[in-house]
This record gives sequence, C-alpha cells and structure tokens, in this order.
Amino acid sequence: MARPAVPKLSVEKIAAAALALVDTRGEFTIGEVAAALSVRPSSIYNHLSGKTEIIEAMRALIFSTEPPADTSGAWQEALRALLLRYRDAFARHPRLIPMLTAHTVSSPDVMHMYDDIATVLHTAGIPAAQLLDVITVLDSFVIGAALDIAAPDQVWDPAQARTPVLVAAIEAAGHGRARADRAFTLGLGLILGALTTFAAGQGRG
Amino acid sequence: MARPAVPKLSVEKIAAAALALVDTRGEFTIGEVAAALSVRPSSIYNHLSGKTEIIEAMRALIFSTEPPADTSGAWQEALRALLLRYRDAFARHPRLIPMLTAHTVSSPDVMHMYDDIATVLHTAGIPAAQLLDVITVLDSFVIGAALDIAAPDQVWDPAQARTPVLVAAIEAAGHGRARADRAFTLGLGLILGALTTFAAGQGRG
DNA sequence: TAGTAAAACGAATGCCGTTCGTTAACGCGT
DNA sequence: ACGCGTTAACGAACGGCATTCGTTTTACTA
Repeated sequence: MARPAVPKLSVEKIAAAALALVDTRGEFTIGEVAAALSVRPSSIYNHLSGKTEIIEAMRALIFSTEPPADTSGAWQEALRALLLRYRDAFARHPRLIPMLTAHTVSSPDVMHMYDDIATVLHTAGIPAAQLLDVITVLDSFVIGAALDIAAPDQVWDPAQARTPVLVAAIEAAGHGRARADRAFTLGLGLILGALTTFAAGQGRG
Repeated sequence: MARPAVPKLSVEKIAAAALALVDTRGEFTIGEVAAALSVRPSSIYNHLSGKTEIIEAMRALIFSTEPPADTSGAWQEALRALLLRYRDAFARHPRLIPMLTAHTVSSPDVMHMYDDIATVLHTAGIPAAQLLDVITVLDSFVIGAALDIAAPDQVWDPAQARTPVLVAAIEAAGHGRARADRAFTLGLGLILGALTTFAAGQGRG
C-alpha cells in the first residue's frame, strides 16, 4: 500500500498517459491520469508539481520522440526538413497544441531546434541582425499551421461566407487533414522561396 | 433586488468586463466578472450560457471595435492593410490570444475578414483551387505572430542556446513588443513578395 | 388588466486541483 | 547487519469555481 518495490509512476509515464487522454478526449484531469495509471491523484505530486508541469512534460515528450531531421542537403532543403519535423511533432497530437500555446515556455528540445535553424540560416547568409526575426517568422508560421490542424473544417463553412469568391474557394479546397497539409506545404514553399531571394539580396548588399 | 428597471447586464458589458480582467490579470473567473459589474455570478447566465461563450463574446468584441482597413491601393497593399488589421486586433490584447486559440470558432467578423482577403487574392490572380490554401497560410502566420506577442522574451534566453550563432542572434535582436513587431513586418514583406511571384506564375501558367 | 417573459438573486451541487500527514519500503553509510 | 534518511505511495480534507435551479420582482404584451 505504501512504497512499492518498483515505482508505479515516472514523469514519462505520467506525460504519456496524459497525452493519450488528450489525443482521444481533447482534455485531461489529474484524476483521469491517475486512474489510467492505477494510482491516486495525490501520488502524481511526488513526481510533478502540478497540471502545468504535466503539460510541459508532454511538450518535451512529443519532441524527444520525434526522429531527427536530415540536414545534409542544400540549406533550403535542410531548413525544410527542420520545419517539417517541427510541425510533425505538433501534428501527431492536434488536440495538445492549444494547451501548449496557453503558456509559452522554452523546452530544451525546442531550443535545440532553434539552434539548428539558426545554424542553417547562418550558412544561408542571413545576417545576425535579422536572424532572430527570421526564426520568429518561421516559428509563427509553424505554430499557426499546427493550430490549423487542431481546428478541422468548422472554420470553413460556406454558409458563413458572404462573397461568392470565398464560397467557391471553400468548396474547391478539400477537407480535414489533407487540406491542412497541402496549405502547409504551399506556405513552406512560399517562405523558402522568399528567404532565398532575401538571403541573396543580403549577400549582395 | 429582482428585475431592475434598466438591465445591469448585456453581452457587450460582460465581454468588456472580462476583457479588462484578461488584459490586466491574464485570466478571469465568472465571479470576478460578476464583481466588476456589481452582480452575482448566476446573473451572468441569463445572458451567456457559460465561460466559453464569454470568450467568444470577447473574440467578437475585439474585431468589431477594430477600425476598417484601407483596401484602395494595389492588391499587395490592400492585403497588407487587411493582415495588419487582423493582427492588430489580437495585438491589443495579448493575454487573450491563448484563450482564443484554445477552441477555434469562426466568428462572423473573422469570416468577413476572410471574405475581404479572398476578394483581394482573387483580383491578384490566385486561382480558386489554391485560394483557401493561401488564406490558410496567411491566417497561420498572423495567428502565430499574435501568439509571439503574448510570449514576451522568455523564450529567447541566450543561456539556453547552445550554438554561438543563436546566442549572437538573440543578443542582436531587441526585446519585447518592438521585436515582435519587427519580425511580423519582416514576415509580412516576405510573404507578400512570394505571393506576388506566385500570382505572376499562375497568371502565365 | 392579466399573464408571460426577462433578469436579477441566493442557495446548493459537484468537480477538480492541490496540500498535508501518514505509512512503509528502498538504499546508503557505518 | 542495522539504523536512518529518503522516496513514493495512500487517504482525507480543503477551497475555489463553474454551473444549475427555484424564487422573486419587474417589464412587456395581448
């Protein structure tokens, strides 16, 4: 009843259990996580100090389990691989994304990703004065695209559109995850193209 | 004590009171909103059916109070004005943004903004097949940039960076709101430039 | 003028996060 | 091998908070 021979809990187990609940139900309570692990709610506080730390543990989990990106090619392709990996980590757990955006904390894994992106941008010739701004642009787009996955197609209701142009656009686009993926790919290509032009201009000026 | 001659509450008043709390404290409870309006918590439920509807009322409020954008110039400048207005509505209430991203609902005002953006993109020559994808890209960037405002500079801690490139980039960049504004302007220019090239290519193809 | 709807209140409920004290097993040092 | 501090479970309890329901009084409408 008291301390077991082999610990029933760990930070990883708690995060995984909470993540499973978020994936299926879209939310989680301490009691649900405890029940999933056959444990009492208060036991969780021996490993994590509260609900926000569980969310942070989930953030770390989804990035640590993501396979590394291939950064061997040209800087455009290396950057594309990094951003795809970044977005994929979110995309595997769409319901989690709103929770992560609630309070922004820099986890070590995310920071390491910024390191990689900064290195690639540096080799591309982006000057240090604008490097963080470019990273912010990329980060904003990826997080926004991740939120787009979480919101399926409820936003795009043709009945709510007033102009025929938007109605036609909504009906022409597909549905669900495929639509979100296509939009992200398009945006990624646009931004990479713009960055190539930008980097070339910086190199000349 | 019972029904007053002039109603003490309205949807707008409730939303405004909640928004004031979010702006100052970063969060709000039903009890706090009720106290700010000199009313009991249960009275609020005569006008709105719960906390999530208060959040939706706040979403409608920040967009309805935003002045209209000037769309008289070239389509690039019209689009820039629309996206700036879109982002400004968020930027005036940074603490609210995470709450809005928690559950995505299309308010009429936001939908109307999509109408305007679709019209501009149509005149730019973007084909209907890709129009919604382009809107999604723009929407993702704006929402991501809005979240960047909410997260001040905690994310960018030089001590957490491992590569000298990122450390230099962080130290070169400014702080706070100015940095976020600069990054958004940069990204907006990059995307508009890419869209110009894209539209020209579509027109020829 | 009578009856229905609206809009306030007060009380009560139930969930949920969190804290605290207790207990018992593990592991380290002597 | 023997204490002893630490660890990790449990159970009980607290407090906050969103929400519901019945009541009451007033405003509107036929």
